[in-house]
Amino acid sequence: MLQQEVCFDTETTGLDANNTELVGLSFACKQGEAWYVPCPADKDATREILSVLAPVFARQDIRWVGQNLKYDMLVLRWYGYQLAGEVFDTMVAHYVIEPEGKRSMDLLSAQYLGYEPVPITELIGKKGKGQGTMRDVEVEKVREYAGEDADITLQLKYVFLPKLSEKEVEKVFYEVDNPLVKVLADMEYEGVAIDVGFLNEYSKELDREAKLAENKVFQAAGVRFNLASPRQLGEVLFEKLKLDPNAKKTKTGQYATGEDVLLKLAHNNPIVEDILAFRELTKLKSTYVDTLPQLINPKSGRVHTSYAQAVAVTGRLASNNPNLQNIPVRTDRGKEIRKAFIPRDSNHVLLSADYSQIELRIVAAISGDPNMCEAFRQGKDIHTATAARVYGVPEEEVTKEQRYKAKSVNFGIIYGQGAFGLADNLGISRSEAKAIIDNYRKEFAGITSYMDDTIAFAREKGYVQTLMGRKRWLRDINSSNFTVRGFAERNAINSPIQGSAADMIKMAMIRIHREMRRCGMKSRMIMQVHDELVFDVVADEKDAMRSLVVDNMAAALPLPNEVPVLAEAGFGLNWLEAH
DNA sequence: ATAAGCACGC
DNA sequence: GACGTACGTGCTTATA
Repeated sequence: MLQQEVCFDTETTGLDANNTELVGLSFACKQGEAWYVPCPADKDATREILSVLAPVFARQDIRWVGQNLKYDMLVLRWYGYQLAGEVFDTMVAHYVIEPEGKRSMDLLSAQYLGYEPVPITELIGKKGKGQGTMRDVEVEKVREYAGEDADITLQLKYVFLPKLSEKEVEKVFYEVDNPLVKVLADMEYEGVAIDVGFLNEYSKELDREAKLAENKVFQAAGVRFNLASPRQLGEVLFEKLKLDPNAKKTKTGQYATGEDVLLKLAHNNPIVEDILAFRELTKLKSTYVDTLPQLINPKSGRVHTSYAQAVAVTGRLASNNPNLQNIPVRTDRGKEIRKAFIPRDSNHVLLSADYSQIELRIVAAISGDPNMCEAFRQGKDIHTATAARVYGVPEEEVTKEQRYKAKSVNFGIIYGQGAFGLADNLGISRSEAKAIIDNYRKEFAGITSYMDDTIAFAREKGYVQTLMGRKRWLRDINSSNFTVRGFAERNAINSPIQGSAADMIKMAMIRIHREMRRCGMKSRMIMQVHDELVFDVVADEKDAMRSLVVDNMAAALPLPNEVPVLAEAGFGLNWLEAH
């Protein structure tokens, strides 16, 4: 069947795809030519127009080209339409070609086509109070603008095609990021239900506790001031109370008052505890508890995050409005917030499935270190196995302390941490930290040589890459500046690890999405948190979904050296229970 | 509006 | 002796 290719763009009244109105659609099928379909403010009239286009949207043999198609797909979705065919997203193509670059349409056009399009601000004004919407612009002008966008996007595709090939990033584009676009659009459309009543109650509790903590700080300090201001706090702690004659300052000259600084000064001073409690309580309240309810979409009653697919240079997704990838989990007070993430109705439960130690498994697999690979093959607790080797004791005799330190070293490896950082992190001497690291490098010589080899590779080729061939170019890797080069070297080590993990879960998402459709599941994938997937599961699909998810996560991207990949899953009536 | 400092996640 | 752990988002304060 001959594939027809159509470039497609929507004009809307806003930027939030889940809460915007169509102003028009533009289409381009060959370069230099475009069509514009205006849509009236009347929703029913717009639906009439879309119903005429419906047979086109439903065609399996059309490939839709667009810049950030997820946005346009979401807009259509809220009007009841889905694109059945494949997609080619130019923004995502540019992301794999140049992960660090900016990629607004106007910039891409100027850079790759040598053409500067009319900026949108020319039509709707500069952003701020006075900015209008596309709805207010004469249709002739919108037609011109929209048609140009569709045409430019189609032309960009033909500039990017040879670049995907030259840069050897076709595999990651066609097998990972491009097919992920539709999966993310579906996830964002579904959203997640929030227990507002619970959050409102919790907000009051946090407020009471924050005020208590604040007053205790004022009592101890002998002054009232704005405790939320790090600058004022620093002056009180270090000038009025003189808690540390050697207080560290930030680069702008004000006192540093971060958590680690406060914990190190005056170990026994109760004011520190109250300051940190105040910080935790107000952070939870303002960032999560009071904000999430405001982001509930009135049409669905759920929150719809937006996954940024072309932002994180390593290949990870990012999440915003709201960010669902930094919901607290560490402290008891923080965990409470996860209770507010609930199934859509009483016939659903949440399923959470996460990869076990995925980044360390990837380190083992791509370094081929025999000891670490073997530990994973034997299903050992990796931090205990590490401690046993580093401290030269049998695994049964590893103490909690030793395991804790080994765990810290394992994480340090992933980030390229040195002896100073480890010492600082663990509160041990630099010499002890150095001894631990020296032992580690000896016992896991494969990892040591992987790090050396990766940096050497980067120096020679100018880039590093993931298991799926996602690349990160490191222009500073040969810098003569110690600091600048050091950053590039840590990126060289971390990017293939973090990026390969991102490749793996993205491939899992694509497989799971496909299998769920094939089986006609009514359950839905709703969240991704780097190594975790969350699903809204219909009660009678629980067993099928658990195995579908866990099996496809484990099999998505087999690792070298027979390092096994494990995913674990749990159900719950809220996210905390399921996790 | 923008930067700084801080804190949340993986 | 430098420098000192990767990738993100978003809050409040403080200044322009």
